[in-house]
Amino acid sequence: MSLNRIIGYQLVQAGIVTGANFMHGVGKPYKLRPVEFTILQLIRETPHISPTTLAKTLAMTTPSMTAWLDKLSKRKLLMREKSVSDGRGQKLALTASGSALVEKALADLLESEAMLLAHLSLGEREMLLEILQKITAEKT
Amino acid sequence: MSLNRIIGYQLVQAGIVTGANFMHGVGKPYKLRPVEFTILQLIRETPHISPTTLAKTLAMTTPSMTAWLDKLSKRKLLMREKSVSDGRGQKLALTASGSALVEKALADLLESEAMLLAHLSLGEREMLLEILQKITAEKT
DNA sequence: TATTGTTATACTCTATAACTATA
DNA sequence: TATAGTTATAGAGTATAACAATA
Repeated sequence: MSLNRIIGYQLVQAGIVTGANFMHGVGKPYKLRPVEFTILQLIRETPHISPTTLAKTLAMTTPSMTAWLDKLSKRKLLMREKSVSDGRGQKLALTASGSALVEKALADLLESEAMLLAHLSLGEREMLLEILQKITAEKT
Repeated sequence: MSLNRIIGYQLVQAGIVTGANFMHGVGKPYKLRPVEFTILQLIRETPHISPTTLAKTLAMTTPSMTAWLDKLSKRKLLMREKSVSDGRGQKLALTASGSALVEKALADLLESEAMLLAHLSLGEREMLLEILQKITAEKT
């Protein structure tokens, strides 16, 4: 029996390809680590999301998330706003430049992934996303 | 447009699930990091594979691979043999205990992944592996 | 000259523990 | 007591550069 039957291994191998594609098309041009791009995009999709929720979504600890938010905040890409309803919490928001940057970055990434995966049929790409989301739904 | 359409993001999210499954079923019981398990299994599948080939397969540098091989070697799970045909190179081999360990670990992992993905149909699992391998084939 | 592998080194990323503030 | 977030700290994993040995 072989690694080829291990989903986790195949996910990593495919991730090497998409990761390299990300670095070339978005990471280097925009000076964004994958996690930084993801944080910005998640805030864009869910305004007022909290650091704790972000940390859970990306399977990291809150101190790690604090460090990433510090970096992005220093670059004026996002802002921390105090929650009114709960004085302990924060609501994250993109700055205008953060919003503009992530919007362009996402468009570039969609385009470069489309190029990268052009040899897959439309059905295959849809099927892939669907199955991956089913697996992700197992997240505890 | 959303992260849900980004294959790289969905791969990471699914990887969080399979990674947690690996840690629970194999990583902790056998005290193996994912990369360590993968190295052992790749040697098992390709006896006499070289450190350089392993490093390329796993998208890491040779100094990093040296460190992992040192660790596994100290645990007597593998051996470095000098290549006869090329005095610069090495041929990696599993020890008896390394071979036994990775064989059991792989069986456990296959079983725990089968449980984890029981909600996917057989066709979905086959389709997933097939598409991921097509993406991996893009590796440069 | 190019390649294989190692050593030395520093940097990035991470987690744990201890803390503050609020609920 | 529990939760949100930060700070301090140490450890894991990484890459780059310099090296030795062989091709």
